[in-house]
Amino acid sequence: MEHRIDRIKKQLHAQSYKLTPQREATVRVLLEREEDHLSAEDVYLLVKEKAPEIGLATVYRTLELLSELKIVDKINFGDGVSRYDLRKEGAAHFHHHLVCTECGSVEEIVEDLLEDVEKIVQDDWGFKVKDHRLTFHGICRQCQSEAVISSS
Amino acid sequence: MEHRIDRIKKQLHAQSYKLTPQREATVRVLLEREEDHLSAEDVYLLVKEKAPEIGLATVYRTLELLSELKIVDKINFGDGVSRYDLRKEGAAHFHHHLVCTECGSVEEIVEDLLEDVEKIVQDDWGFKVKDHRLTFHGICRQCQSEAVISSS
DNA sequence: TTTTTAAATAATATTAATTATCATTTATAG
DNA sequence: CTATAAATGATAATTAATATTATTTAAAAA
Repeated sequence: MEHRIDRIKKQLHAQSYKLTPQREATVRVLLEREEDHLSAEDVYLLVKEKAPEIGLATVYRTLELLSELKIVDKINFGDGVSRYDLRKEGAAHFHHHLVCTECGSVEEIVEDLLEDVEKIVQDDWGFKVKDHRLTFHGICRQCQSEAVISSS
Repeated sequence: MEHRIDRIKKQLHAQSYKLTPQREATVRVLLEREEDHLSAEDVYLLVKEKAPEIGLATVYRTLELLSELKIVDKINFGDGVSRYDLRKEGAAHFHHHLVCTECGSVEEIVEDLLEDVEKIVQDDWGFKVKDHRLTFHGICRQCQSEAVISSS
């Protein structure tokens, strides 16, 4: 944890930004809830627990900054809100998501899986890929097995 | 054009919805601007040109309805607005997008490309894929060649 | 054809997410 | 220690999207 905070601190300093107490509190929340996909409002409420004086605008500004530095990725699953997802340590690319349309759960896929596809896009379309967003919508394992039970 | 309107009419009727004049005007705009990625507001303004009495709420409702019937796909490129994209005729899946971070252009890829990946997701994660969203961010061919020219 | 019922619409109010403004605080450099 | 810039908190403003409601339109029943 401290190690990752330190890395992020350096990434900020490299662009002459500071890791203020508010920014650190925000980053800590993101680290603690790495498996989740929090909205700005979610983050705000969690940060408030440990730093009650923080303002909502600061959280938005911090998330925006972290997005620019590719420390977090901003993602949208089709409900009205943006969600913020910490990039995995050392990951070159954003990871993928499996959104269950039954229960709303979100699983993450860290494996690349897109190497071949990116090569095709690069070679056949002449498009230089810098980043991607891949989300699958469907039924998660859990909901599939429940469906079997309830129909039997 | 008329052929596709007819198909959509049938799809609506199959679910006992009607193709009202407002809905038809909206669909026509989507067909005419198939290459674009219009927001609800964009669609509203274009529909207003041919049917000035239409209300914004009706456009939203129509786009929502067309989404449910999988006639259009709702997509979000990270700016604050949802965009609506006609599904290609007979396409089982939503197509992919190449968003240029330089000029903002959006190219479409109709080829599937994800068959292998979906198989992996299905087999290794036990996730039953129903739909997907794949967007690449990067530099389009045009902007790449311009970059070469300007740096020489 | 009239009457009845339901679906769809237009206009507008409301909500909710995000951004902008601005005075104040904090940190940094001279 | 002052001067300058960066960051923050509070709140106003904006904007996309949804909800409400009275009205219109269309279909079904009598």
